[in-house]
Amino acid sequence: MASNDCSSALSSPAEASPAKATVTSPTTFHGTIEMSPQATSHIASASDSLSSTGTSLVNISESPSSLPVLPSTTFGGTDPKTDFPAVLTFKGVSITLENNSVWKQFNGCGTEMILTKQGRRMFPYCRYRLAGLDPERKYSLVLSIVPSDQYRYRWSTTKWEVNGPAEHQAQGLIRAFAHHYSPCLGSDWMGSLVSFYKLKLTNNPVDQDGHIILHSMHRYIPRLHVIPVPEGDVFTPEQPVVMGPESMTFTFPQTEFMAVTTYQNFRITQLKINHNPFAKGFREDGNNTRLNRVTTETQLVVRTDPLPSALKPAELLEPKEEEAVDLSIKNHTVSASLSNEQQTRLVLKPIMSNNGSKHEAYVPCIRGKHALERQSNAQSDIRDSHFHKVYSRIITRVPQEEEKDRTDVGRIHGEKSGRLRLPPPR
DNA sequence: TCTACTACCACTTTTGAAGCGC
DNA sequence: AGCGCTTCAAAAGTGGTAGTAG
Repeated sequence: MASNDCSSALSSPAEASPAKATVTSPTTFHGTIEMSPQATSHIASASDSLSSTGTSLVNISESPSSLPVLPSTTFGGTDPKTDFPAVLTFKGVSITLENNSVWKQFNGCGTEMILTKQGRRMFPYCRYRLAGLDPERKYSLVLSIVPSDQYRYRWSTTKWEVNGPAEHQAQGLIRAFAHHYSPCLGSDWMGSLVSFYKLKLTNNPVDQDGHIILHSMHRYIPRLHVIPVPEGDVFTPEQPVVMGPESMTFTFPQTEFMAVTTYQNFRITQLKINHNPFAKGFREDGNNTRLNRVTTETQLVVRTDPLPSALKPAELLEPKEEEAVDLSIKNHTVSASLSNEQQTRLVLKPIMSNNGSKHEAYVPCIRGKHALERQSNAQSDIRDSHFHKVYSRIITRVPQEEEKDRTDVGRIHGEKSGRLRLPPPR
């Protein structure tokens, strides 16, 4: 039985240290990147022999001593009001953790990520906005997930407790995940959000699908590597790209998580259910009998404990930021989102066409989870005059309320067409 | 007996192909 | 025949739960 008090669900050998973001100089990170013909890649030191068969995968090899010092956070016990930085800047490059509010909510209770044999996506996943890159230069973005400390943990009724030393990382390798657009121009990275939603976690030590291999009951933290790619370089297994001194590593302490095979903290389960659209079937508004037990427990919690905002169902939260809004955008339809409190509006923005020329088009601005990916898809469709007409028609029906929402321009290179539909005639 | 893990379940969302109408 | 649009089923995602292994 999980404790009702989120703050009680903490136990860390390093809990006295203040949470602090780190930006790591690449000089401590020695490695190379290799890309397979299927855009598969890995990073390896010259002394390591790697076999990477997964797709969009990067293996990173670092000696433990070369790992940058990670911030010591109070895992699972952080005050939800802790002011985790949403922006890190290094050498003029700024990285914004776009879904910082969600990460902070989860971090307040001790984020847990499920590991499965076939691989499980992270939720929340790492989503960044970049600024300060050289627009004309190519960069690769790589996400690695490294041990946060050297302990193995166990869940003890209400909190995590140290349960011995960490298991040895196989072969000293830390797999990482290259963003599926890598490499790409700095202007492209800066013109859109960078989401690592495709990344999957597994506990299968012989995984061949390119997922990140982790140990359950261990703490990990994602790190974003921004790696400039020298002009003319082509990623091939024969021509690896060296992580040079210009590479940068960014670590957001609020993204730390515990790898588990089954959720241990009931509050994390509730947060996942409330925020993850795929888990809608477990929300309280349904008639799902499987929810009865959980629902009952939830109500008890609400009655007996003044919950921090992190623990309230999403629909009860004030939509301060986009992540707090629970959308019901069905089947990619613009009409659905229009009818749902006008959560879509269109903004005239310059976009890039296939041949590199720029023109203006109406860009859908959708609020809420997964909206940015949808916008990215929609962006590619704007190249099609048909969709331009679609947006033109819709915009005449939507009052453009003034709101703080940003309009995010998705990247269009290699993006598959999305499926935005006209609203049915009324 | 307890803990960690796996397989399967029901459910939702996403995706892409087929079908229809012009 | 080709294009634009809609529909629908399969694929892929989610957490819950029962069973198993150590």
